[in-house]
Amino acid sequence: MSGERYNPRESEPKWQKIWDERQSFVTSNDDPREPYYVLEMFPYPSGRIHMGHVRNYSMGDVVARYHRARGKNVLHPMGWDAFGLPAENAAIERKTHPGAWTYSNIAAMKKQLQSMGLSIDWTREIATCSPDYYRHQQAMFIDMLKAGLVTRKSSKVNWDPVDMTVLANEQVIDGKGWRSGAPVEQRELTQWFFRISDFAEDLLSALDELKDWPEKVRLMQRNWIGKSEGMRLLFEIVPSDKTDAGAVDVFTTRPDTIFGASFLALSPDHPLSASLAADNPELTEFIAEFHRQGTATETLEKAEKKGVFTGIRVKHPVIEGETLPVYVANFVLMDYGTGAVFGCPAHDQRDLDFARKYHLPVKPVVLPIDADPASFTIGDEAYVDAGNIFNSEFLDGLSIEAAKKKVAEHFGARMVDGQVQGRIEVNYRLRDWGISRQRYWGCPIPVVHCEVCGTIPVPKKDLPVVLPEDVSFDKPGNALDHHPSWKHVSCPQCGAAARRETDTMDTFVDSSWYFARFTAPDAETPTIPSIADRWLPVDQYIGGIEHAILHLLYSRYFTRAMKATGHVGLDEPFKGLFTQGMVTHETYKSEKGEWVPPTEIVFETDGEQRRARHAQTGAPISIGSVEKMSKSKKNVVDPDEIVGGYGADTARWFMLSDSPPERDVQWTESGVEGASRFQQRVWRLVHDILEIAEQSSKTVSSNGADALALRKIVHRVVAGVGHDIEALSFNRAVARIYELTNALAKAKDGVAGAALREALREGIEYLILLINPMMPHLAESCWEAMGKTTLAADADWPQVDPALLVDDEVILPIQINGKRRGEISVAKGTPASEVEQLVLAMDAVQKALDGKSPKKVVIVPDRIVNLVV
RNA sequence: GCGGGCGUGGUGAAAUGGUAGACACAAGGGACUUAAAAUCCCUCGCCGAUAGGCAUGCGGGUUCGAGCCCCGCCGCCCGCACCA
Repeated sequence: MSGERYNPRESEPKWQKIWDERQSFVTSNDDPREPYYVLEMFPYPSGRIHMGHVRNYSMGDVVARYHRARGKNVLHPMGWDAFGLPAENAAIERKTHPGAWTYSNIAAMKKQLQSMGLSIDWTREIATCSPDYYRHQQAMFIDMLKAGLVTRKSSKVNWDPVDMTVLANEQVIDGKGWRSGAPVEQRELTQWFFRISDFAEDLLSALDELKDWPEKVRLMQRNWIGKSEGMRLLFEIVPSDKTDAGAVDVFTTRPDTIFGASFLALSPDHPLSASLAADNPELTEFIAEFHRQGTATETLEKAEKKGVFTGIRVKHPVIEGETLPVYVANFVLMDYGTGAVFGCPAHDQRDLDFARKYHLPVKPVVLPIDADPASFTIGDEAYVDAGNIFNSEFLDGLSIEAAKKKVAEHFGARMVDGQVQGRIEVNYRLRDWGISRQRYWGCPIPVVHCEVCGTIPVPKKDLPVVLPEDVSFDKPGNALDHHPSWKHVSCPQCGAAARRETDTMDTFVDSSWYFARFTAPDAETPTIPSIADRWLPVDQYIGGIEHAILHLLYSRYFTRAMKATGHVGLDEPFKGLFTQGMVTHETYKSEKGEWVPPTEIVFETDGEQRRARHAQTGAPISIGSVEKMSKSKKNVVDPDEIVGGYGADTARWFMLSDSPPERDVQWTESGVEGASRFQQRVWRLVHDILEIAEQSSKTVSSNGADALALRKIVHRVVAGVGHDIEALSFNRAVARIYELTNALAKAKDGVAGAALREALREGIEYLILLINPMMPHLAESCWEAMGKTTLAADADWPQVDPALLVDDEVILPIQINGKRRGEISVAKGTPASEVEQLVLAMDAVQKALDGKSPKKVVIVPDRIVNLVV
C-alpha cells in the first residue's frame, strides 16, 4: 500500500485551481440539457463565514454535484445580501464607508467559501449593494408603482428607537426589533408599502400546492396570513347630543351569537373614540394612558382588560327596544377588522372578563349538546365549543354554522344608516409590507416629491438613483437625509425644484428577487423573462428556518408582483424548500462563571466522566449545556481553522454525517476526528485495492460467488445513496457509504480470483463517485490515483444494475406469537404453502409448539412468518 | 391560551405496520511497536451463569404482529398570541 497519508492542505487548493481553470462549474443558459436550479440562501457579508454557512452550503453542494453527475444542467450561484444596517454601524465605529466595509467583507468571505470547494458558478456572483443590481430593483419598483402594486400612506408604524428606523410587523419579535432587540414604539409616519395584503388569499391558497415545502413552514405562513371569515355588522347609534355618527361598524366571526350581545367596544384609536373623548375627560385620560403605556407590544399583552363607558348606546340589532352600552376598551385593535367589536360574554373569554368587571349581562345563546337549557349557566369560563343556538328567537335550534347563514340573510336584507346592515366579509391578519427605511445603506426609492406635481417616479432613463459616496454618519438617523445636496433635484415632470425621497428600501426587497437575477446576472433588464422562466422555480432552496415567514413570504409576493409587471411568468419562486437545523456546541464556564472558548480547554476522562481544564492555567472548567454557536457564549468554532487544519472535505463530511439535516447538529472534536479518519481510510483503501487489482492473476480460479456478493452490496449502496440524496437524507447516505467501505475493506483481504479483483475495482470506482458530492477534493485525488484522466467532477453517477438489487434467497424471520424465534432461508418467491411446510418441520418450531398445532399461521411471502399458538 | 413537532443504548442516530438499535462517536479489551501515534481485531441496550426474560417517555386500544396507527397522560422544543 501507499504509505503516504492523504494531505488535504496540499490537494484541496490544487483541485480548486483546476476546477477554476477548467470552468467546471460555469453554467450556460444555452445548454440544452434538463435544467436544475439549486440555491442556498445567500449570506449577509458580515466578514466571516460561520459553521451554519458550512452546513448550509455543504448540503447545497451535495445536491448540485449529484444532479450534475445525473446529467442535468445545474445552476448553483452565490451572491451577497449586502445592504443593511451593520455596514452603517461599522462605518460609525471604524470611520470607514459602508461600501468599503461591505466589499472587503465580501472579498474575505468569498475566499473562505472558495476554500470549501463548492461547485458554484462564480461568474454569476451578485451583490445587492451594487448599482448594477439595485438599478433593476428601482426599475421594477417603478413598474410596480405604475401597476398599482405600491402605495404610499400614513400609518402607525413600528419604530425601532435604536436603529432609528421603521420595522415591518414581521420584523418585530416579542415586541422588540428583530435586529436591535430594542422595545419597539408606535409612531405615525408616511411610508411606502407593497400591497401584499391584496395577495393574501392567493398567497394562502397557493401554499397547498407547495408540496415540497416543510409542512411546518406552510403552517407558519398560513397562521401569519391569518384568514378569518366573518361578518361586518352595523349597529345603529341611539340619537343623542354626544355624536352625529349614525352607526358603528363591527367585524365579528360569531354573528350567530348576536342575541347574546351585551355591549360594544371601540379601539382607543377608533375615530369615534377620539371624537367622543372631546367632551369626556375620563375617556380622554383613558386614551392618553393607553398611548403612554401601550407603545411596547410587550406591556400591551400583559395589560388588564379595561374600558370606559362612552355615554352613547346603540340599538340591539335583533331585540326590539333593547340598547347596548358602547365602551372604549384597551383590548380592541384598530389594526384588525373595523376597530370595533360587539361583546358576547357567554361565548368569548375576553368579553366575559370584561362583562364581569363592569357588571354587564351574560346571556348564553349556544347550548352544549346534551345540556339542559333550563339549568345551563356560564361561570368564569366562556363556552366556545359546538352546540345549538337557543335563547335566540328565529335562530333557536340551529347549529352554529346554520345560524351564521341565517343571520347573514337577515342582516343582508336590512338597511341601517343608508347601508346594508350586514354582509359576509373575510379578514386577514396580514398587513401591507412597509418598505420605507430611514437609512443610508439601502436601495434608494426612486421617486421625487414635487410641490406642484406630487410624488413622481424617476424616469427609467435616469436610473439608477445612486447613493452618494460622500456621506457622514456623525448625526443619528438617516445619513441620506442629512446629505447637503443629494436630495435636491428638479422635478422630472415640471422642472421645478423638488426633493428626492430619502427613504431606502427594506433589505428584504433585495432578497426577494435575487434568485431571479442569478438566471441572467448581466442582463440590461431586471430579468430576461424567457431565461428566468426556464430556470425558475428554484428546484431546491436550502436555508434556515428563521426565514420561514419574512423572506419566504416576501419572495412569494414579489414573484407575483414581478409576474404582474412582466418580469417573470410564474407565481411561486421556490418549488422545493428545505430548512436545515442549527450548528450547536457545548458551552464552557470558568469557576468565576465566565464563558470559555473550546480552544482554551483540554479534556480528560477517567473512563466514567469527562472533565475539562483550562489549557494554560489548569483551572477546572465546568461543561455546560449544548447551545447554538454564538459569540456571546464563546462556543463558536471557526470554519477557517477546521478547513486549514483538517481540510474542507472533513468539515463537509462531518456536517453531513450523523444528524438528520433538519435537526440541530452538535459540533464535536471527536466527530471531526472521525470524519478525518474516514478520509484517510478511503485514501488507503483505494490504494490497497489498486495494488491488488494490478497484481497479475496467476490463480484464476474464483467461481465468482464472492465477487457477486460484493457487487450486490456495491449496487445496493449506489441505489440507496442516490435515493437518500434525492430525499436530502444526507446522514443516511453517509451511513450507507460507511457500509460500502466496510464491505470493500473486508473483501479485499480474501482475494482469490480475477472476478473479485474486478468487483473490487468497480467497488472503489463507485465509492469514489459516491463520496464525490460530499468530499469532492478527496474524490478527485482518488480518481487521479486510479489513472483517470478526466475529473471526478465531470464523471457520471454510477449506473445501477437492477439485476444486482434482487436477491434470489431471502431470510424469513420466524415469529411465534409475535416474538422472533428463528429464521429460515428460502428461495425468493417461495409460495406461502411451501414455506409453511418448511417452517412446521423445523426443530425449533416443533419444540416451541410443544406438540400443539398453531392456531393461525401468518405468512407474508418474502417477508415474515408468524405462528399464533 | 392556540397551533405544531419531538421523546429509541453512555452519545449522535437507523428502522415502506414485519428480525428494534443499521452506521458512527465514546468506552473497554487485545494485536503490531523499544515506546507512542497511526492501523487492525474483539466486546459494547438492560437483567441473567445458561435457557431465557425485559426493553423505543407513561397508561390503554386496534392488529397475527406496533418505535411506527388510534385515545388519554407526562416531559422537552418551536411558532403565534387581546385577531373579535
